[in-house]
Amino acid sequence: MLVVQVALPVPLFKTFDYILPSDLQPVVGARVLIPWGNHKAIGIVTNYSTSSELPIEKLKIIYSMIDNVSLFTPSMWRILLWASDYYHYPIGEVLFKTLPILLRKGKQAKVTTLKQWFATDLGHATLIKSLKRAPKQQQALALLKQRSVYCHQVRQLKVSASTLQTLRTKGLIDSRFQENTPKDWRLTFSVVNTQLLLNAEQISAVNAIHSEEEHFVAWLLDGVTGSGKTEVYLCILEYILAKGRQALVLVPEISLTPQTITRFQERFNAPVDVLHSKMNDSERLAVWLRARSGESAIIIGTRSALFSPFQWLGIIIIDEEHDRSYKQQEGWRYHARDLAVLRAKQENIPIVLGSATPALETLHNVQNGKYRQVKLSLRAGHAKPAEQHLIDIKGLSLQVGLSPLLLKSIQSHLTSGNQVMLFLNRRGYAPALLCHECGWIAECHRCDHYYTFHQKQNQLRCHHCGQQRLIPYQCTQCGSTQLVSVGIGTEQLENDLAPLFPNTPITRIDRDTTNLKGSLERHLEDIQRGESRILIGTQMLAKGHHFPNVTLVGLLDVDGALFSSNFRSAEYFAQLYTQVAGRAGRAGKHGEVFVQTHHPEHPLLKILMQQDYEAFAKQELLERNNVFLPPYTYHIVVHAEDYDNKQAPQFLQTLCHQLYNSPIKDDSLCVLGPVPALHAKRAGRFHWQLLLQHPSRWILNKLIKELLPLISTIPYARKLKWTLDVDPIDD
DNA sequence: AGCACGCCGACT
DNA sequence: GTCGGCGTGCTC
Repeated sequence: MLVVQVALPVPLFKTFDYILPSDLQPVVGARVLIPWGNHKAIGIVTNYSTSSELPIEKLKIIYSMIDNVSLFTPSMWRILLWASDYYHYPIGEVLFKTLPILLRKGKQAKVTTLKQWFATDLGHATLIKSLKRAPKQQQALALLKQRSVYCHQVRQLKVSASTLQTLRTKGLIDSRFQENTPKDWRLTFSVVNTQLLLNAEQISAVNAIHSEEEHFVAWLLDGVTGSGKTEVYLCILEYILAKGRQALVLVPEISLTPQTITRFQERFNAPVDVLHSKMNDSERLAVWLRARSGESAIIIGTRSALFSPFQWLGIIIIDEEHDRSYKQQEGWRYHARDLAVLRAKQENIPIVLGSATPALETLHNVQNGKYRQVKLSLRAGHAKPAEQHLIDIKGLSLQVGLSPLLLKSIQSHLTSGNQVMLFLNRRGYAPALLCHECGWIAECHRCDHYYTFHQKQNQLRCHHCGQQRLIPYQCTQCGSTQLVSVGIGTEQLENDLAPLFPNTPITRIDRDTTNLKGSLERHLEDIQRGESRILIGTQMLAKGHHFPNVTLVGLLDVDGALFSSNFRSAEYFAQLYTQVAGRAGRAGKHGEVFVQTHHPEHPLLKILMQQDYEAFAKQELLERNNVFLPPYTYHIVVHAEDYDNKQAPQFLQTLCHQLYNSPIKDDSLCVLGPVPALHAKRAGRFHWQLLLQHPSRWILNKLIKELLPLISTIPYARKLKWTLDVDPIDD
């Protein structure tokens, strides 16, 4: 008799033993239907043996096996077991989170037979013209006479369901279930478009990666903005696909635009499947199955696409590898880039990390020989790097937050027919509203944070908890009606810039103007067509978009980024700055970048502007090394939140004591806290954290592992919400 | 996590 | 007298 261990999607660090009926075969990685408490549940088999630590009579019996083969490839299985341990996240939750929702719910991992519409004999015999009073039906019948159409394709062919129903009642068409027999793209694979001419750098990058495509190598493709990284990806993919192998391409959410996708689709006559946030459950399952069967040649997707199963995975590409959206920020806080490198290693295939501004972790891995670097330093089309200006705004009188020099330059760039891009990392009209008579400031009491003033909606909004309220008529402290706004946000910038540049269309891109579905795309199109001349935006505007006519970029206020408590903010600012500066003057036009600051002497600004990102990164890595910060040490943050501002710090304090009593603890362990978290009060809850730092990730992992079972013995551990963040990126 | 059990207060 | 609040314990 066999006992199988089953993992369930519950926050428990263990598996459960069940008896396997003798007529069933145990399959590790397959789903099973089991009795769980007083109802049925779906679990995943993680192991089996002939005995159990529990008395046999206590074990329940498996109802059925849902799968007869594992849902996980051997390499993914190893990675997920490892990841459960490394991120200290329950194995059941990890396994289930990598599966499409329909599979979590128990749907068969098979392509269902697809319903298909076809023309009947009568339909084929009927002349199209006989339907001329019903143009829609005419159109539909004409189409079906040529070929049968699957139901899921109907919508995109702009044929309505009612039209089809009418034709069916007339006996001209009918539907049937048809087995979907995929074509093998390998048999017809070829390169569709003629390869663009690569420059020497691109060629040597492609050749380097191509020459080692049979085994694991982690490549950093370090290419300045506009140096043609995508073209390099495409050429490498060509080699991989030509060998009949599949590819996984990960991109940040923001760059998964139709343009990106078509660029891949048009290049190869092989199926390119996309995984993005707007897809429904059955579409996701379909892509999952197509990847697994080998029907897809390329999967492009965001973070979670990493978990797609592949029949013959040949390469992984991670675009904009420094992008923070690769780190899951809740629940299982995995880093998709790190797991992807692991996956490539397990599969023994190359992985390409592309970026103009690599993460310091990645550069560190280049320095210590784990990754290999290929550089692209030439900008396409002979574009010259932009001219950079640092504007000291100390004591200057500003107009809408703009210095006279910047205003003048904007005018001159507009006059020469170009576009101008202004960054202000604060949305809304103004970051605060205060009483002119007594100094009272409107504050969100759930978060202890100032409300942002949104003029157009006549609202105060808390950007931390999302709370909204109408603008108060009077000061709640002294009753004065003299409420004035302080500071400048993107909304105000847009408002006040309009009269300064009459007849100049302005587009603002921030979370407030792109909330509606498709509005970001619409705005971007306006900009592309040149209908908008001044572009205002937050960081959203910085990422991944190509605007050839932008010749002036202005960063209106960078001081916030220079003086942040987060040790990574310098890195993030350097990345933003470099990306933004790279946007100016891409089409061979002369570009200018203006940075406004009160601290022009700041070393970070100097090194960035006088040298480049690479120089900055080298300097910053030295600095991190000197003060024992990542990537030279490893961090784990224990986060806790409560309602009374007492239990969370107390809980963390207890953990802290237990850590100090641990026999594994050594002098290299550094514990910081408990300290209030970044936004200490959020939506009425108090957030605290404990930071653990150690030069060995192995020892850090062991310490936490020892600590975890002890946590359940802390009496109030259940009352508060606590989480672990391994390798946090915003500590 | 979800669910049941169990023990106390406020209601028709 | 009951309905229902959520604190505690358990899931093979």
